Amino acid sequence: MPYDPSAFPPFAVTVDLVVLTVRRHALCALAVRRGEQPFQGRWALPGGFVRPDEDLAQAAARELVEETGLCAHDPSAPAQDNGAHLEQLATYGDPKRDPRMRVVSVAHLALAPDLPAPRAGGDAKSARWAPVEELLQQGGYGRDGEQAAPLAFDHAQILSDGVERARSKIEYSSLATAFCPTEFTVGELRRVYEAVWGVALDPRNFHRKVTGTPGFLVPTGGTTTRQGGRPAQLFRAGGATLLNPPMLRPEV
Amino acid sequence: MPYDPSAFPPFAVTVDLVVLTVRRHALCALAVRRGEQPFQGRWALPGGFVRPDEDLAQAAARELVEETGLCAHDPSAPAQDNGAHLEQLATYGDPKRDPRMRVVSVAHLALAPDLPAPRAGGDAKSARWAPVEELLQQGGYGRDGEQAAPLAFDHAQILSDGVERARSKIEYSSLATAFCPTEFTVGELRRVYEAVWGVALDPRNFHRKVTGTPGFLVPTGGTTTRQGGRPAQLFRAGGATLLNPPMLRPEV
DNA sequence: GTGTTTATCGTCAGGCAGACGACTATGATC
DNA sequence: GATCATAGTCGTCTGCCTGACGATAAACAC
Repeated sequence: MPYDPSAFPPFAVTVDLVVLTVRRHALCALAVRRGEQPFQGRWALPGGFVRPDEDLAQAAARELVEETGLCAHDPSAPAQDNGAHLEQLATYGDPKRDPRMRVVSVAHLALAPDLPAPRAGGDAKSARWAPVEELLQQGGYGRDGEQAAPLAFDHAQILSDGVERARSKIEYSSLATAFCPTEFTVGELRRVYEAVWGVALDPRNFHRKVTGTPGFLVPTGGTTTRQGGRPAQLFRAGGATLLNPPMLRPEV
Repeated sequence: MPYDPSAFPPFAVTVDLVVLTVRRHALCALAVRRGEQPFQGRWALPGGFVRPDEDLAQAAARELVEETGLCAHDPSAPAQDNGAHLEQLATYGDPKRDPRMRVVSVAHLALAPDLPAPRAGGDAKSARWAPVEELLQQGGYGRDGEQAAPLAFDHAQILSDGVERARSKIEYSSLATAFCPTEFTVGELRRVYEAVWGVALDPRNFHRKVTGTPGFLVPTGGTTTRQGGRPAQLFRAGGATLLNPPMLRPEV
């Protein structure tokens, strides 16, 4: 405990973002291509330095706006506009995680509805949504036949932890609605669960569960037919944040 | 993303520890008295700087040994000796959380069985186990009639987050056994749940639940009567880490 | 109209939790 | 030694929730 404030070892502190969304029935994460060494040309998670006057959450929110244009809303604030959900994930500080210097990275998890094409400082080709399965597999080839090199730094580990957090958190919270637009149908919400968990769910039991949980969904009165088939009721996310009893993820 | 590695803003990085145990039917945390400014004389969570060659988990384990003599075991390693459970909790980085300089603190959560008196560099009076309820209440007086000043820095927030993590984690994991000695009875385990949650549980239903969950408890064959009453079977923690279905925390 | 797709309502059986009765095995007290 | 207090352990019963799955409804494509 007794320490000399003038002799502390200096660290660089960054925030890295795991931004997840659901596109084409697949859980996708935002990846940016690195322009410099080390790991030049490799895909990485978006992130950057925390500024001297910034809180960690502020830094993460700023990076999120810079990368996606999404306005993060605080989890403690009431449900809002089309802002993404943003929460702290974990902190990574292995001495060798960045070969240049000692960097401690506070990773954050953001959940967003399906978005238009990502932007990365105007350079569209240096940022993309990629299925997490593709980003996490070692070797092999991605959808475009592009070599799927592992993510830079320890970002595969960070992404993996973020995905696991999202998978478990939609079990006992209403967070799955963060992947949906403001108004959505029960079927769209079910497809979110199916994409995040990678399983098929019974539409009838799912419907019973989500409509029977008080505060989870609020009907807006409208209907839509954008999925084909019988028109579905439109809902908005209710005020409830915790699901009790939770949504059960199928075994095995 | 484009940044100048030679121009990053320097931060101090520390680890702070929320060390929890159950004593006399109460959830207690380890607190140390601060010897210097700021917050001189106030109680705080144990912690210290991360060294240049240390991982975050290593730094937390080192601090834990220094403060309690406990040997932390990695959650990924198999169940071991009398080591405490140690996991990362969250990171706190408000620019003003330390008035001297910019400090980012990676808080860790440790769960330990009831221990002999704490030691703090040989000075027994500067470290103690205090009920979390006492440490978290603003104003008022502690057990010894001592003024219960709020914890230093943002440590009340950190402690509160750690307690909440522990409360929720014993629901769906076998982590409550980390509060018990190597061999323990069902009643002792129940009293851990009762102390951490602050509720009373039905001994019969609790017994049915924990003995009926495969892999949670392994009978050792011995019995004990240290609690008075009919001798109780002794158990050891089983290999299972996740409880499915979870232990349900009573409502309201 | 027929077929296809998706949404929604119902039914039924099994599992689990809460409430609680009953019995057992120790030590403490008279 | 009988009685009491204290804990531990085994059962029973009821209600709720889930998984499996049948049936109906409302749109579109042909």
